[in-house]
Amino acid sequence: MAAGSLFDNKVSLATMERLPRYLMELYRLRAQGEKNVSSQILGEPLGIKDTQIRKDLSYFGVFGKARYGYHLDFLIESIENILGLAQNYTMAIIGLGNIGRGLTYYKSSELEKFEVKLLFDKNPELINTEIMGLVIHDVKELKKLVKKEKIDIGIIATPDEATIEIAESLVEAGVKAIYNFSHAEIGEFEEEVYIENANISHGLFKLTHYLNGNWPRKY
Amino acid sequence: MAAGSLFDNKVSLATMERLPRYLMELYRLRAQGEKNVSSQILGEPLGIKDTQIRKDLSYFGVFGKARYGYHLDFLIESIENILGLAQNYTMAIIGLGNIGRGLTYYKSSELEKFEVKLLFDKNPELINTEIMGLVIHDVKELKKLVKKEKIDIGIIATPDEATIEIAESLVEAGVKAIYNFSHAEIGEFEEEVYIENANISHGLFKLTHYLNGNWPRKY
DNA sequence: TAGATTGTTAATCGATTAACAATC
DNA sequence: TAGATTGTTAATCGATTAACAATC
Repeated sequence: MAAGSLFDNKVSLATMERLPRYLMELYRLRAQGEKNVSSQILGEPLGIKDTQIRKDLSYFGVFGKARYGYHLDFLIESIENILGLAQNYTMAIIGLGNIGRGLTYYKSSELEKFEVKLLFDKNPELINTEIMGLVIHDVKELKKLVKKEKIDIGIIATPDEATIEIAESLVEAGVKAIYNFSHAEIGEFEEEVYIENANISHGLFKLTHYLNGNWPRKY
Repeated sequence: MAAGSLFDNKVSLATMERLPRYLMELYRLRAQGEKNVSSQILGEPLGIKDTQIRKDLSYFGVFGKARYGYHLDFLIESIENILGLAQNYTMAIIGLGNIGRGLTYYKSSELEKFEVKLLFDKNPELINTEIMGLVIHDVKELKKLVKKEKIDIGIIATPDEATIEIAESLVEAGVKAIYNFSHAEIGEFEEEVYIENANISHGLFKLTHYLNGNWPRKY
């Protein structure tokens, strides 16, 4: 059975958010030459209990061996499969301000699977200029081009006012996953789309909240 | 009583993460000319139940009026106070790659309170060049300069290998809050520091996970 | 074998929500 | 007043963890 292909849907969002953290730590362990890992060793640097990890993995039918733990390569492959990292994805970035520009350049070893294929902006001064060999298209062309190129993931980095409209266009063009970096939250859609809202200032507000002594506990 | 200054520490991380979302929605309502808002109206676009909102606010002693709801200006001011947005903050950005560069330029109406004061990199080609009128310093100068300028928030956008070391230097220089955009997670410190790990690829992995049909439910 | 580590069950812990009296 | 909306209590729901038999 391919890991992750069959499982009941009692898997929580919390579990889902831990998987990438496991994966990153596993990459590190592999780079150190480890061949296997126990749930305790994996969890320690992440501040996650061993039982939690075993439970998370069991949801997906990913098991280790008593006395030995988990085979590192197998575990990495399993989590990559669960997260859908066995294949490549195409992305369109909308809004080539500072964040959009930063994201366009953004690359890393794990991100080779994500290819930025289309760029859009509505600023006439940017349209038809290039970033990394990619032409910035007029946002008016969005629906047509996104559909044509069968883009998987839309990344929104526009000003707040434009967010919802852009999201709607993306969905109409067949995009099923949106990563939203604007300050405007995108709500529910009738269509089956997954939206990840990633407002960078939210993180800053957590920091300032902490700095004001309002949070005596560590998270 | 200043909102947020006195409260027991049963406030959950979940509550804390909703506050910025409330705030953003409240700004929008204010821009529309609203003067008051009920918990139901506030929660609807966010997909949050009215009882949840009233409970969250009650932790901080922020109350509304029956039949009327919450006075918009008062509610905004209260949440701003809770989140520590009544004052300004200074930031240092370490790592002027694409993300670091994007963050340096990153501004918005709500972010006027955050002033980028210092930039650091270890690349000799970048050192002593300028971004937005700010000199990029050698990362070797970090401890000295950060201490001298009494920086509040450190933003890490370096390659993974450098992350922990940079974090330690920041803490030694007296920084109490770190926003970490690298792929390497920063764990616990002995000192009282709050660390927000904001690995951008984690969000991408959620999208790919969804795209693989592994997540039948909407979140 | 001995004992380290597993997967799972049951208990605990914590967060959300329904219910409702109070009140503007 | 009438009834919309509050703040809070109690019930529910869900996620984490402790306990432990199985096993490599």
